[in-house]
Amino acid sequence: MNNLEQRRFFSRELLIWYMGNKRDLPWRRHRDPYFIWVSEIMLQQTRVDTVIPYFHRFIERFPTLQALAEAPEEDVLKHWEGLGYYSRARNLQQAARQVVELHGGHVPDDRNAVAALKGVGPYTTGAIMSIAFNRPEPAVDGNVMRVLSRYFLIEEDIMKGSTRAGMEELVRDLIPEGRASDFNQALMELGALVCTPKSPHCLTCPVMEHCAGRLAGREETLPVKTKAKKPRLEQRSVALIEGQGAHVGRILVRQRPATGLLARMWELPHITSSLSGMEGPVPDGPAMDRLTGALMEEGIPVSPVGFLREAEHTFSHIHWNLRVFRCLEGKSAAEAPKHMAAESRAEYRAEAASAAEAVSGAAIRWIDRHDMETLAFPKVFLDILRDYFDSKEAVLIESQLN
DNA sequence: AAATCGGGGTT
DNA sequence: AACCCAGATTT
Repeated sequence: MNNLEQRRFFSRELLIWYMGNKRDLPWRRHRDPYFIWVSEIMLQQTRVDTVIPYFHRFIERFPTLQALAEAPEEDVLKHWEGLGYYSRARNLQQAARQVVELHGGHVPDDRNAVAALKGVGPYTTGAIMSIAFNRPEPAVDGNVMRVLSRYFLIEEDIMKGSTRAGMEELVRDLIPEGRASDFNQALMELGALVCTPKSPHCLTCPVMEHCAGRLAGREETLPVKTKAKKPRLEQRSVALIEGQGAHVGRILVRQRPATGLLARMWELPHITSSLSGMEGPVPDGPAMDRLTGALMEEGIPVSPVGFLREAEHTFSHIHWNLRVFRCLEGKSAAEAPKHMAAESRAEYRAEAASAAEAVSGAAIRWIDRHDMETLAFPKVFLDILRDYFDSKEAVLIESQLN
């Protein structure tokens, strides 16, 4: 069997296998390029099972490209909450607005026009062009590189751009005439269901017979890929600030900057707490003092109560170890001058409390459980806030029973 | 080319 | 704990 025959066999058998084995996925039930596009953005670095519920909710809330373009950004972020890589959501909406402005609200059937959209790179360009418009463009993702590296015994490092470029040319050659949509999805489907990263299911593979990697006994060692670096550790002190006076029952949250990590997401205030030249966790006392000091500089006077809980959060490149400290809004009565009368101490507290709003401006809010439904939080803060409000509710119910 | 950007499932 | 997922953008 020569190389041409090996390629023809692959394309033919893979397509036949796909037509009999493809999964029934929400975005495969329509040919609306907008649905295909949304699904492809959500699926970047994200598994199918994770995406499905998000896809349903997103399409229900933003049924058309126009609806997405016109929506408040907060609303879009909220529907992305928990899915990660939030720039995807903001880029998707920007791109929807691009399409309204430049293409009359219709996803263009044009490679270069699609590639020019925010958040649409080489893979997604090919995916939209082939799946939505059946154009013979490669859509090379991690699945495809794994499948091709094994079947064709390609030993180049798939982390290199040149390797992906080579695979794109290979795919162009493999796409059967008029079948780009099914063929590209077939490649990814095989990678997801059969040609898996570990212990691939070669015995049920439709192209095992001529898989060069398998024939060489290399299916477990391909693809070749440089190892990812371990995420660096960061210790952080987090303030869970309970409102006083007008803010009773509420917690202070702040919005992150428009760029960088978790851009424009809401969070509990926190600071880096690792001290230079010190290994291991910082003791509660010093950590809490630094936290209240930092908050005071932001115009948010608080009085610390004590350690509440720990939380972990892992990003691609950072691992957060969070230590949450319970605080009360405003300077405590204990910190008010001792000689003050009771009324004066109350006034002192109220003054300190209002300072928080005056200085910090629009980037902070006092929220209750209900407000969590409109602001988008990273998973770790979502968990902390939910646990807190749950426990408060439990205490309240218990006290009512007694 | 390398770093930055989440979160979760599998092994 | 390591790996990796229907990657794109910035440096």
